[in-house]
Formats: sequence, C-alpha cells, structure tokens
Amino acid sequence: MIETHLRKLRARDDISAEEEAAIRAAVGEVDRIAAHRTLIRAWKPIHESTLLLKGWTARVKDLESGERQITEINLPGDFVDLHSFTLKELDHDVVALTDCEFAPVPHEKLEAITVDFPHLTRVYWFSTDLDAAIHREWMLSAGRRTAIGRVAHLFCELLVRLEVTGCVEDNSYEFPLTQVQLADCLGLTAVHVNRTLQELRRQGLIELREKRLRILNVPELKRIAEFDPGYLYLKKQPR
Amino acid sequence: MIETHLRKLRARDDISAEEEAAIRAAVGEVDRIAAHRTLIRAWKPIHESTLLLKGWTARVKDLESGERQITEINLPGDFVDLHSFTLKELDHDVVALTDCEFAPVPHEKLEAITVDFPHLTRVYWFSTDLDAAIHREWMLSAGRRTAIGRVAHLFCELLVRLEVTGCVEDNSYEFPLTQVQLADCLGLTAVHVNRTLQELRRQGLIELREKRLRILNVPELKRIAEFDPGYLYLKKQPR
DNA sequence: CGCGGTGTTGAGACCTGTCAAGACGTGTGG
DNA sequence: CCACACGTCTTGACAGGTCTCAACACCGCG
Repeated sequence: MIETHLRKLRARDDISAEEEAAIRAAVGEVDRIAAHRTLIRAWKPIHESTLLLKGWTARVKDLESGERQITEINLPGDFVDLHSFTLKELDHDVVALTDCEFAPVPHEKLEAITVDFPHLTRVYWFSTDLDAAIHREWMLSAGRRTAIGRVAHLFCELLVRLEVTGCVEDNSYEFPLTQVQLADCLGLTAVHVNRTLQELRRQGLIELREKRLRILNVPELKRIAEFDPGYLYLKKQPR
Repeated sequence: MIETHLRKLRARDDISAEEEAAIRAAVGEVDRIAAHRTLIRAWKPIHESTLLLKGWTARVKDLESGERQITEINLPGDFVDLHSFTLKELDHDVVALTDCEFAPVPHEKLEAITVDFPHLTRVYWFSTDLDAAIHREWMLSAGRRTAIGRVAHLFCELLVRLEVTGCVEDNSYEFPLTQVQLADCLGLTAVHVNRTLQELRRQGLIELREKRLRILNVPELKRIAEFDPGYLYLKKQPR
C-alpha cells in the first residue's frame, strides 16, 4: 500500500527495516476523495500529514482577483503536505485532480520519528527540500521559459517523476489534467495552452488524448524544455 | 554575531538556552566575500551550510540560453543554503549581492543536532519549509501578477522580512539591488522594471535612490501587490 | 433534453520584450 | 589629469508573445 512511497524514498537513500517499520506504524487508515474536491484548506490548523497513494493532487494558490496558480503537482508516493508538520497550517489549498486514495500520518507520529529516528528525519527533511527544488525549477519556467518550453518542461518532469514509481510505459503516462489546470500550473491562459499543445503535436513531439500523454521524441522535447533532471535529485546518497 | 539569526528563529518558536548553546557551538569562523562573487556553485558537493550575518545574497538559476532567474533573496540571519544539508549539492548558485559576512556550519554539526536536539531540528526544518513557502509566493508572482504587482509584492516581502531582524526604519530600508537584478527576481526585463519603478514613483508609493527604498504608502502598496504576510509564518508556535 | 465542462478557433488588444541610443558616475590606465 | 571603458539608469520606437473576448463543437450527465 505504501510501496510507492518507499520506492520514492529508496531512490534517494537507503531505508532500514526498522525505519520502514516506523513508517508503517505511523500511517493511518486509507481514505478516498473524489476529483475536484479540496483535501486541505489553506490556513486551517493541521495535525496530520497526508500520504498520497493513488491519484494526482495539486497545491493551489489564489489571488483575490481570481487568478490561480498551481505551485506543485503531487503524485502517488508523495506526501502532499509533509511541510504542514512544521508549518502547522498551509499557505495554499491542496485539491484532488483525480479520484484519490490517501492515508493520514499524525504529526505526533512524525514528532516521535524526529526523536527516535534522526536519519529517517533527515530523509523526510530532504523530501520537503526536494519540493522546494521543484518549486525553484517552476519559478524558472514561469519567469524565463516561453510557453512551449514551459509545457515541454512540465511533461519532462512528470515523465521522470513517474518513472521513479514505475508509472510510465514506453514514454507514455496517464495525464489527467485539463488544459485549464495545465494553464494554472504554467502561468498561462487555457487558450494559449491549447495553441501550444497543438504546436507540440504539429512538431511530432507528443500525442495527448483521452487523458493519456505519449512523448514521441523525448530528446527533442527535453531540448526544447532545456530539461536537466538534476533538480529531482535522483542519485542515491546517505542523507 | 549570530543574534539576527536567533531573532529570526525566536520570531517563530522558543529556542532554549541549551539549543542556543548548540547553535553557537556549531557556527565556525566569520568570513567575508565581495559583492558579485559566487558563494556557492551549483552541483558542487557541499559539507557545510552558510549562515549569512551581513549583506544580501541571491539564489540564481540560469538557462543555457542566458536567461537568469533569481529564486530567493537571503537576508542577514538567514541560512543561504540550509537545504544543502539534505540535498548535498545545490540546483542553483548563491551569489553575493553586496559585500557579505557569513559563517559556516559544518554538516556534521547539523547532523549531531538532528540526533541530540529533535526540537531544534524541527525548527531548522521549518526554516527550509519557510523558504519553500516564499518560493510558492514568488511562483504566484511570476505566473499571475502584473509587473507592477510583482515589484510591489517584492518590496512588501522584504519590508516584513527585514522588520523581523530590525533592519527597517520608518518604512525605509537599504535596497542594494540593481534594476537588472530586480528583473532577474521578477521574470521581467530591466527596461520594463525601470518603467514600472517610475510608475510606482509617479503614484507616490515609493522613493528609491542611492540604494535606499522608502515606502511612502504601505497600505496602498500592499493593496496593489495583493500582499498577505501569512506565507512568512510570523506567528510564534511550538514546532 | 438541456447544461456545464472541455477543447478549439479567430480577431484584435495589450502588456512586455527587443533594440538602440544617450546621460551619468566610477574606476583605471596611460 | 585626461581618455576611455564599463555598469547603471533612462527613454523612444517598434515587435511580438500572450491575453481577451467571443463563438462553436463535442460530450457526459442529471
């Protein structure tokens, strides 16, 4: 059930049997939520972090003027809000992009881990620092990449992140986002996303239909995106 | 010497005398670096984190095409790279925006803290999660705010962050960035930053000359920026 | 059967970028 | 001490990428 989570952790560092047991003991009952529902609301006190088991979620920030920015997409195996453990409340909503399965991890269990398992603590700390690295790359996209580069970069990032948990087949993966949501990720409008997707299709780089993305030319897509996977920290290292 | 750092920590949580002693024991010799020099290079293994004592630094990401994005500004009292403790190498450079004083904190000392001081560990973990929250707000700026909103928002953020460490007088603070660097923070060009600053001056909201910024109308600047300081997590809470 | 969400397309507007030039101050070497 | 290079700020004209507004097709669903 939490295998994808363990796979994600073990891609970056060794997790001992005791540590795995501590994680398993901390995870609560599996729960479900439907697409479009809000899992976590901004500025509400939080006493547990949420481990995503199935489905995709997004961290969403809104302006009063109605503008919306998705600041990260979370995939199966990710904590959607491990940072709520130290922040106590979030600066953003977390919404389900698809039907999701998730499991709660009480903050008191995490606190116990920080007392009894310093190495595992550092692994989880790493995990939030990885989120921040992804944030920085998205900032670079929003600030400096053109529309086509932004779309291409997001597709490359998701390809690599999904490969870690074995959710990619033949450079193709389930892609549940609508063009509106894609626009919210990229700081573009839905209309422009639509035109950009058509340009990528016209260049023979991708196929995207029926919620499935197939990347037809990975090297070229990475080139357009100026994609370098370093920021995803996939090298296994003692943390 | 590390008083500003302690002030910053204590704005968010209590730090005991033992914890303070542990911090002081971990901090190494003060060093200096000149403006424009690179403190930390991306993708080089790092074995100590750097505590900024005086001056401003920036986290810089570059594209091959020459585009540059500053992803965060660090101020006195900040760790410029606490995240290197878990990441082991950085996805970005850290450059000195001004002449700087800083002190190294060996990662082995931080590791010892994660073993002996779980609460202090959580406080430092919080500190990197705060960086990520700032990243998310910058993403919202780059993706969804107009040029004038972005500039206004950055000025408001720095006002609040500098107030924490007592570096603001009468809504006025030293502002060492050039318009080129400002553009790199905001995902704009220097020319457009120039015009945007003139618009803010024309509206009587700011004065900016000789590297000093004075905000003449704080409420109106915050309104234009849609600035809400929540994301800076200034409430004191047990972490 | 109508409705809302989604994807698509076109025309035009506008915000921001590009390119170029000049003013000004500073530092430096001849 | 002057000449010059360089970084910074400023301004103008123009280009272009992206947005806005509008309309329409399609589809699943109540």
